[in-house]
Amino acid sequence: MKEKPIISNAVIRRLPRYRRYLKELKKSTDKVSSKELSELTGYTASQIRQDLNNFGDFGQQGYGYNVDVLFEGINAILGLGKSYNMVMAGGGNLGKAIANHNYYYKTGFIVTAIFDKNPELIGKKIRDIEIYDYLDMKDYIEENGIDIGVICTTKDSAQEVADIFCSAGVRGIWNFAPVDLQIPDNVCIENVHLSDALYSLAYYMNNTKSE
Amino acid sequence: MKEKPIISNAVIRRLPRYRRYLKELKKSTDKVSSKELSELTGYTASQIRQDLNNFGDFGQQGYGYNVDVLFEGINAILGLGKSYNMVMAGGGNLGKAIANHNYYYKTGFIVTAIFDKNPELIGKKIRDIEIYDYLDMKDYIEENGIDIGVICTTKDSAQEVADIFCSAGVRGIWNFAPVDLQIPDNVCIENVHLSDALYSLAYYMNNTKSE
DNA sequence: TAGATTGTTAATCGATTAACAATC
DNA sequence: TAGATTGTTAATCGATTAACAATC
Repeated sequence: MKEKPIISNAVIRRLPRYRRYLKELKKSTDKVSSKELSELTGYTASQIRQDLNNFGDFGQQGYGYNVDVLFEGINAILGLGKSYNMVMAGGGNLGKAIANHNYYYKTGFIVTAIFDKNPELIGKKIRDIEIYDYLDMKDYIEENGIDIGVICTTKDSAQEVADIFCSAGVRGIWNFAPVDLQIPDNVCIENVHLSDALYSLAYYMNNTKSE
Repeated sequence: MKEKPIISNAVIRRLPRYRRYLKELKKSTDKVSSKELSELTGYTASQIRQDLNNFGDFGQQGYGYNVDVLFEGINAILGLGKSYNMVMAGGGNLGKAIANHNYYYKTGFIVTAIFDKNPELIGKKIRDIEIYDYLDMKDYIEENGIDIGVICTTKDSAQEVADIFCSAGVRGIWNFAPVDLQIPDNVCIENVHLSDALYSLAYYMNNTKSE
């Protein structure tokens, strides 16, 4: 196997942000310089050039970057060409919102089924997505080649759900429960710890320089 | 004014995580060492001691840290003693979920009102929180001393909402819209860019070492 | 006292920024 | 060609880790 250079996490986190600005830029222009991107994103021009250079030959000296090429390039790096099948564990409020929140459907992330333990929810639908019995989740994942599992349960059920996800073969987990989960090395995880974010916000509200 | 040492953002982001583990530990033990915390959190013991030392005298040599003292200490640092009044702009799916998601109510973050432009939503309730006309938002914030504004609108309305929030005097913004917002220096912002997180996850799913 | 574990300094590592040669 | 802007190396900065003296 070819040795790919290891790209730091910090770089990867910036890519979706570049992507957002490029998507806007596409509407009005063909080219963009690192300096212009710097003014938009707030990153230094130097950092932007460093970041993009990790992936090869996007720019052209004396010209800048072609917006379309760069946008599509970042899509390809992130893996946004293909589509991803997702299932969700937990059809309560949070699950409902995430399943309804159609923003990322456009980029190919599709929730195909929701699973819950609550008999009152089983059989109902969120959008056109059916809520099934939690006991059938593992089989469903195996039979339908699910790529990503979304955890919208309470923190007490989250590890159990993660275990089922992993043993059934998902490759990624999007976790909204406020716990850190134990998962095997070959499964990727992205945590959205909402209350952690709120607590950091509180800190900064109480510790701003202006006084 | 006394010069407080500037604590790096990386440290602040780890505090809520320490807090979560300490909350669990409180149930079973009085004391914890940096080594034990390291095993739980995955941070190195050295880093934990460095982090905690930013804030003074939590530990005791030869003993470790008192779990209660440390837990309360971190609460105090984050500013979790007091309560925070919040309003939400956007009573759609995402807003509904966040308003329903009661996890952070316990720590004093209380949504007191929701505002929307949609006449079909105005007058309805989410939980016991009423949805009001968006036009009344500014007055409400000013009259009720609101601390935090939550943005659950589409990306196209988000900047407008942020402007109203800031001019009405909120001190913090919790933004769920997929845009970066312009805000004055004295207002703090915490962005939850859900799709950005999903795109990073996709990257790692396509670029894991195991192949 | 001996053992344990912090507080804190010093060393290392990694990420960001600056600078400039390459080149379109 | 002259001007612009990247690609890329070197310098700087900051964060993490290691080490150990202080001390409970």
